Amino acid sequence: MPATEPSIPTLAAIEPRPDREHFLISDLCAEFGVTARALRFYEDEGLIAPKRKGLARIYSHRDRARLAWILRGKRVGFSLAEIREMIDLYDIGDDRRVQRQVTILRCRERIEKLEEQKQDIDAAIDELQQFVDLIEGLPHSATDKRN
Amino acid sequence: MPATEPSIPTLAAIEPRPDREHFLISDLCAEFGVTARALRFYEDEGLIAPKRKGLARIYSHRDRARLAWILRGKRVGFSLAEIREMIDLYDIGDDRRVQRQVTILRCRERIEKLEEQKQDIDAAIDELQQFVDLIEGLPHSATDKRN
DNA sequence: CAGCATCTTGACGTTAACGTAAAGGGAAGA
DNA sequence: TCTTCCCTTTACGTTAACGTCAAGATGCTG
Repeated sequence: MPATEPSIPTLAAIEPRPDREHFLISDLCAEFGVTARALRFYEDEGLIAPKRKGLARIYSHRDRARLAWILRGKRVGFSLAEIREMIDLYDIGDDRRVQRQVTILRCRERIEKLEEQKQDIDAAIDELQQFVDLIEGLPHSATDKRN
Repeated sequence: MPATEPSIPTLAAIEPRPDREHFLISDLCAEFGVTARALRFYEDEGLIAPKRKGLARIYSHRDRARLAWILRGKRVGFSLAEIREMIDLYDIGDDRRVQRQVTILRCRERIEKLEEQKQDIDAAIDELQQFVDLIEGLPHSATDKRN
């Protein structure tokens, strides 16, 4: 059986870039607003692994999507170690039965944690909103749902 | 005009504790699962300021609620500096007109940031869920809303 | 009074996530 | 060829948020 590129999902839904075949470090830095130092650091930490053309790093579309995932992970408060763990889970797209169960479990744990975080955020928003209302002198405006 | 306790809102909606008049550091440590070192650190950083009985710290109900706020702030990814800033906003419950506008603005900024975080979290949950579905071999189950 | 628990204040150590030089390679244009 | 960019590695510095002793005060209890 020839290796027909396993077609693993790309991670992260970001704007595609069919115009470019690959990216330089400066491209990604500009696009995502991070420093080259940070990208190299993520590489040292095993979070991303671009190919090389000589010494220069060449980032593929998958690398780019992976970076997007990393940065979002950071925004929602995960450490790089946690993010790497999650990424590793993705990369075990193979057959071992037991590993698959573990992977699923970990994912579910993550999801639960994220749900809890959402609740904390909602609570925080609520309180800030109440405070704003109060300071504006409004008569207590019951938590307005403008969602 | 005698100082009739300004009646500033207590922050954070947590289980009240009418049974106790105040708390020791070990009480709060046990209740919130943090170390005494952390509480003292928050104090050094100006996040909380319990009274003293001799040397020992005596935490009021407001101190307790404030701690709850601090910890939630941490859970949603704010730095202690950011949290202090938000707390400081609360404490400007006075009259200066201009300051009020600034306070409100800051609060709104915070709220916006939190909303963005929620979106990131939702996206992360979505992807994790999709991955779980995929690894479970389900046929792509359109993002099931079991909410 | 001795011992123990619980508090306190230093003060130095640690980890994560980069920042910040320093020193140099390689290609492209004047 | 010289200069200019953009890339590289190596390595020490920094900040946040505590951890971890060390050494001492205070108060209850046997």
